[in-house]
Amino acid sequence: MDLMLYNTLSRSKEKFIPLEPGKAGMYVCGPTVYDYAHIGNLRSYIFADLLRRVLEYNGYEVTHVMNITDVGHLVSDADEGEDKMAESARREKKTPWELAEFYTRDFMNSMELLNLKKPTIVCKATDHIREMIEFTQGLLEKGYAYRIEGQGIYFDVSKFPEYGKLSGNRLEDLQAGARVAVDERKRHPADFALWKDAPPEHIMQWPSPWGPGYPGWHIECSTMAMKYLGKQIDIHTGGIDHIPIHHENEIAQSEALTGKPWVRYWLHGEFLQVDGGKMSKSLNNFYTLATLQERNIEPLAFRYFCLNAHYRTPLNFTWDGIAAAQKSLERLRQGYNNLPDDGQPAPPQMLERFHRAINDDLNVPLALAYAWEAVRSPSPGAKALLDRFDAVLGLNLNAPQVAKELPPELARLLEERNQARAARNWAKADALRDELARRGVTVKDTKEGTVWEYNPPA
RNA sequence: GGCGGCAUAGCCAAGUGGUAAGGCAGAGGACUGCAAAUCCUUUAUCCCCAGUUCAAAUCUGGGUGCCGCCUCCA
Repeated sequence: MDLMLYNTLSRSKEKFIPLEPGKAGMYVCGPTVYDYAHIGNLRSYIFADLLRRVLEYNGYEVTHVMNITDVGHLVSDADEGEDKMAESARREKKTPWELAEFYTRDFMNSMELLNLKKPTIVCKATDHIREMIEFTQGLLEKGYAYRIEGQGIYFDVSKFPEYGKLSGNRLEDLQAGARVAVDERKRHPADFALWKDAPPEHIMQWPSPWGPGYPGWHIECSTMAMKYLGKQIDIHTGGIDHIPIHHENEIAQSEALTGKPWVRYWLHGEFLQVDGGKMSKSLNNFYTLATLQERNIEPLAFRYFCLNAHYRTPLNFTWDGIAAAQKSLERLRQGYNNLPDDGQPAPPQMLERFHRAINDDLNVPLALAYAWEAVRSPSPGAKALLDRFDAVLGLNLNAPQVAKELPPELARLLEERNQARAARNWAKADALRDELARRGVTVKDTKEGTVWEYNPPA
C-alpha cells in the first residue's frame, strides 16, 4: 500500500519513495535546550514520533535523527548580542553547558513520558563544531558565502536563485527589517550567519579559521543531517514556523554546497494553540507536562489529545479538551483490558482499513476512531487488532495495570464500609464512602465486589 | 505590505463532489440499596454571500473572523 505524505515543497500529498528501498531516513528539528519544553513543542515531537511509527508500520527500517541545539540561537537578529543559551545561563547562574545538560535531560524525560521512541541518533550541535566549520569553508570556497569583518561569515542568498521555494516567499517581497534593523554590510537583508565572531566575553566559543567564534543556527541542522543521513535525505520535519527562515536557509546552504536537491519530503506540524490563541509566558498559559500532571492529567492523555487531531491542522488546547482526552484514554484502556484474549488473529479487513488511514498522510484521528470501534463492537481478534494499532498510536494500552496499595488506615475504613453494607446499614456505609472520597478513594460496588481507585489528594 | 494555514454539534475534532467518523459533555434507559463505574440509545446540513454541477462541508470567486511567519520560536 502506498504511503502518502504531504510535502510542503509541492503543497500536495506525494507517494513516499525512499532513496534506498526499504529504508527511510528522517531528520527531526530538535529542541533548543534553554528552557523547559512546553506542550506546544511537544506536539511537534509527537507528530515526528507518529511519522516514524507509521514508517515502521510500513516495514521501513528507519534512521531517525534528532538534534539538540545547545548553542547559537540568537535572541535578536541584528547580529549583536547573546544567544538564548547564554542569556538563560546568565539568568540561572549556570554555565551554558550545565544549562543544556539540565534541559536536555528534562526534554528526554518528557519524550519518555509521552512514549516517544528514542531517535536512532540524538546529536548535539556543540559536538559538531568542526563539521560546521568545514561546511562553512566549503560554502566560502564555492563563493556562496562572504565575510563581514568583526561579524562573521554570511550566506549570500542572492547566489541561490531558488531561495524561497519552500515557503513561497520571493526574496524581493520579504519586508526587510520590518521589525529589526539590518546590518547594512549584508549584501542582502535575508543573508544569514553561518559562523559568528565571538567577542572575548562570549562564553561559548571555538577557534576557527576566522578567529574565535560560534556557529550560526541554521548550519547545525544541515551539517548533522548530512553527516548522519547523507547528502540527500528522505524526510525532514519541523514546526510550521520553521518553513520560511530556518528550513529555507537549510535548503539554500545545503544545496549550494552539494549541488543536489537535498530533502525529498518536507513535513511540517501545525501549532498547538491555547484557548484559541498563541501560547506565551506573558499570558500565563505556558504549559509543560508538569503543569498537566499537577492537574492530574497523564502525559499520555496529552498524547491522546494530539492523536485526536490531524498534525497539519491547528489544535486548540483547552482544559476541557484535555480533560476529555484523559477520560477517553481511561475508557479506551479499560475497553482494551476488558477484551478477551481469544488468541484470534487481527481481522485483515480491519487492519487494512487502519493501514489505509495512517498511510493517508497520517490520518491518525480516523485510525483512532477505528480503535474505538474495535473496543465498542469487538470482533474476534479485537485484542490483537488493538495491539497492532497501538504500535502506531503509542498509547501503551497493554501496559500492566499497576496495583496500588491502599494505606492501612484507608483499607480499614473500606473494610468497615463493606461490613456495614453486609449488614445493610446503608447510612453508615454511605458516610464511610463519603469519608473515603474525601481522602482520595473512589469506591465502586460492582458485581464482582467492591473496587476502588486511589488518588491521594494533593 | 508579502507569504502560509484554519473556520464542521456545548467542547476537542475526522471527512476534498453524492444527503456529516470518533471522543468528551448533555439527555433517556439498563444495572445498583443509593451512588460510582459500565453498557445501550440519542443530539449538526458544515462562518457569510454569489457561482459551477443532476448533486458541494467538499470546486470557483468575493467577504468576515482567528492563527502563524517575514527577529528567536514546535
